[in-house]
Amino acid sequence: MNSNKKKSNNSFEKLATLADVAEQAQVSTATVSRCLNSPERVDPNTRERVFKAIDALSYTPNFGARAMAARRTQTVGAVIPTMENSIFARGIQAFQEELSNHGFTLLVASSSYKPVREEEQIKNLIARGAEGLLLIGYDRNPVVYEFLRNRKIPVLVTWAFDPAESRPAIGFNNVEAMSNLTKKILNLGHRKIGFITASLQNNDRARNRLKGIQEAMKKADLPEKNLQLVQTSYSIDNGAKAFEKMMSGKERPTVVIGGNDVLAVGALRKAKEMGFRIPDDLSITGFDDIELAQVVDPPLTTVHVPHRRMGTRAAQILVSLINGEKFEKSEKLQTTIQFRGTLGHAPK
Amino acid sequence: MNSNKKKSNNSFEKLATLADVAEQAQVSTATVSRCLNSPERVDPNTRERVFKAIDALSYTPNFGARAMAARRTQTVGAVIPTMENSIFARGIQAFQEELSNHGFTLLVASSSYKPVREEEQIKNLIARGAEGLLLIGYDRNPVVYEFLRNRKIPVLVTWAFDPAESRPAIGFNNVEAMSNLTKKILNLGHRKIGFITASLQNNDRARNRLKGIQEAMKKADLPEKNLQLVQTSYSIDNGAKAFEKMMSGKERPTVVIGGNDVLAVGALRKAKEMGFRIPDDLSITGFDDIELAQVVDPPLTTVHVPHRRMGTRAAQILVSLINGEKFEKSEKLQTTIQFRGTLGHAPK
DNA sequence: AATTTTGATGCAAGCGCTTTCATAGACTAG
DNA sequence: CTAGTCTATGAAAGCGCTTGCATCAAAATT
Repeated sequence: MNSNKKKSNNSFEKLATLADVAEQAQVSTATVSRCLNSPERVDPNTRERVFKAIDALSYTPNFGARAMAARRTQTVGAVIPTMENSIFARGIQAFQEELSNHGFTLLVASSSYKPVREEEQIKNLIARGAEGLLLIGYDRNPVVYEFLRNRKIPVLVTWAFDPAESRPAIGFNNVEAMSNLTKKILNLGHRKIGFITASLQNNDRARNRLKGIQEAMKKADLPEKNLQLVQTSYSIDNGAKAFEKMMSGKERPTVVIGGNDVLAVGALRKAKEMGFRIPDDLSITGFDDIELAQVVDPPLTTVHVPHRRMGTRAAQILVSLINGEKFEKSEKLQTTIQFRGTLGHAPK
Repeated sequence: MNSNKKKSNNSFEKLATLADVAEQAQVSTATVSRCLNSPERVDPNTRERVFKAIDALSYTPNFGARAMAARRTQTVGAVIPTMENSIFARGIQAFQEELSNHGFTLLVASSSYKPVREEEQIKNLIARGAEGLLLIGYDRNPVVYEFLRNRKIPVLVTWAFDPAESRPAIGFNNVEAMSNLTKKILNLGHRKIGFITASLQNNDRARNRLKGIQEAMKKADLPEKNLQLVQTSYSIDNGAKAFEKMMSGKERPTVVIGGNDVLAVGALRKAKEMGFRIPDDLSITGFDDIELAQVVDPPLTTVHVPHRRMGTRAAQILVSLINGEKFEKSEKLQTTIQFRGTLGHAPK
C-alpha cells in the first residue's frame, strides 16, 4: 500500500472529519474550524479551498464534538405533555421560530402527561446539551427543580401563570380565566355545572381551572354539590365517555365545561349522539381555542389563549435567561372568551 | 488554597464529570463508565459506592462525549412536514414508542413543507448523530440522497409506497388509494370533480393522489376538464378559501375531494357557511382519517390510513436497517375508505 | 530604513467519555 | 505447590472539534 496516513480521500470507509477536510485543503484544522465558525477571519482564497474540500468530502461537523470543545450548544429543550393533539403545537411552533431567530435550535420531547417520563426526558435533553428548558406548568417533583438548579440550567414555566409562584413563567392565570368563563355561564342562568377535567394530580393547570370554577360559584352562593366532576385523560373519546357518565346521573348539569377543547369536543359529539340540542338543551364550553373548536358544529365557545404570542415571548425570555440576564418578574398573558355557538341560556 | 486538583466536591462552579464521580468514589473513570454501561461487570460494593457518588454530585453523562467515544448514539431522526396539525402525530407517536422498545431515542424536526428547510434539518439530525432517518415521501433533491448514501445513513421513506421506486419504504400506495375512492365517487353518479390539493411540487404524495383521481376518471371515460384543481397549502383556512374559489366558477363540481382531512374540513366548513347541504347538494371527502374527521358535522368520509401500524413497523424496519440487515422489499399497507356522512349521490 | 501593527495561519491542549490492554489478586485444577 | 483461569480494576489512547497562544509575513507608521 501507499502512505500509512489516512486512507485515500476518495473512498468512504470512514466519515470525513475536520482533519480530513484540513488535509484535503492543505490547511490546519484550526483554519477549517474558523471557516465554519467565523469565516470573516480567514483569507477568501483559503476559505474557498476549504469549502471546496468540505463539499468534496460531504463533510458535516459532528455536533457532539463541537459541543464538547466549544462548551456550548445553542440548543434549548422543551418537554410538552403530548404531541398527539394540537394543544401545544401552535405555541411550540412560534417558540421554535423565535428561537431560530436567535440562533438556537429546539429539541422537543413529550411526556405523555407522566411525571416519570417527564423527568427522563428532562435528563435526556440536558444530556444532549440543552442550555435552557421550557416546561409546561409548575407542578413537578422538587428534586427535579433542585437538580436543574444544581446544573444551572435556566427553566421557564409556561402555559400557566400563578402569582403565588416565584419561578420565571410566562402564561395565563388559569384560575382567573376559568373564573371569568364561569361568571358568564352563571349570568346565563346555569346553576348546575359539570366539569370534565384531566387528572388533577400533578397538574396545577387542571387544579387551577377547577379552582376558578369553584371561586365563581362561591361568589354566586352556589353550593359545592352543584358542581359535578369527572376526571379522565385528554382525548376526544375520553371526553365523550366522561360526558356519558356525567349525564347518566339524575342530577344532570345544564352546562358542561371541558377542561380543554379536546375533552369539550368529545362531549359535544356524544351530546349530539344522545340527542341533545346544543345550546338549547345543554351548553358546552372548552379551553385553549385550538383549530378543532372552529370546525365542530356548532362551533365551540371556548377560552382563547394567545398561543403564538406566548411561544414567541417564551423564546425571548429563555434566551435572555441563558445569556445570564436577570428576569425580573413573570409575565401574565390575557385570555379572552371566544363566544361561538355552544353556550346559551340555561333551559327552563 | 489547598490542593491544585479539581475544586472541592461540594461547590458547583463546574458541572460534575465522570472524573469527579470517579474521584469521589475512589475508583477510576473506567469503572464509573462500566457502572453506567455494563453494571454487571463491576463488583456490587464498588457499584454502590459509584452510584452514591453519582447521586451526590447530580451527575448526568454528557451525551456528546459519550457519542464521540462510543461512536454510536442509539438515536434516529425523523423529519416531518409539520407538527401543527395531527396528520403525522399518531404515526410518529407509534414510531417513537416502538423505537424506545429497541433502546433508541427519536429526534423529530419539521420542515414546514419546505425542501430547503428539510435539507437543513436532515443535516442537523445527522450532526446530532442520528444513525438512521425517517422521511416522509420520496420526493427530494437527489443530492440529499447522495449525501446520505455517502454517510452510510439508512433512510426509510414512509407515508408513501411506490412500486416504481426502489428505496426502502413503508406506506400506502397513494395512486391506488385515491383511485379507489374516486371509483366509489363515480359510482355514485358524480361527473364533475373538484380536487383541493397541496402544492404538487416536491410532493409525490399529492401528485400521486391526483394521478389516482385521473386514472379512475380515465377508466370511466371522463374528460380531463371534468376535474377542477386548486392548489394551496395545508390548513383549514386555506381549505375554506380554496373551496370558495372553486365554487365561484360556473362549472361547479358535485363533489370536492380534499387532498387531506385538513383541507377537506376547511372546505366543509365553508360549504356549510355558503348554504350547501352536505351531502345532498354536494359531497366532500378527505384523506388520512385523523381525529378531526370524526368530530365535524356531518362526519367526514375519508381514506383511512393505518397510522399506528405504519409507525410501529417503520421503527422495526429502521432499526434492522441500522443494524446492517438487508431490507428485501418495501412494504405496502392497505388503506380503506371510511364512509361517514359527507359522501352521497350526485344531485340531479 | 527601522519599528510597530495587523492579519492569516498553525500548534497543541484539552472538552468528557469509552474501550483496549495490562495487571494483580483470588481461585481452580493437576 | 505451581501453573493456569477468572474477575475486578486501572492506565491511557483516542473520538472530532475549538481556541489561546505563538509565529511569520506583509502593511502601516515613524
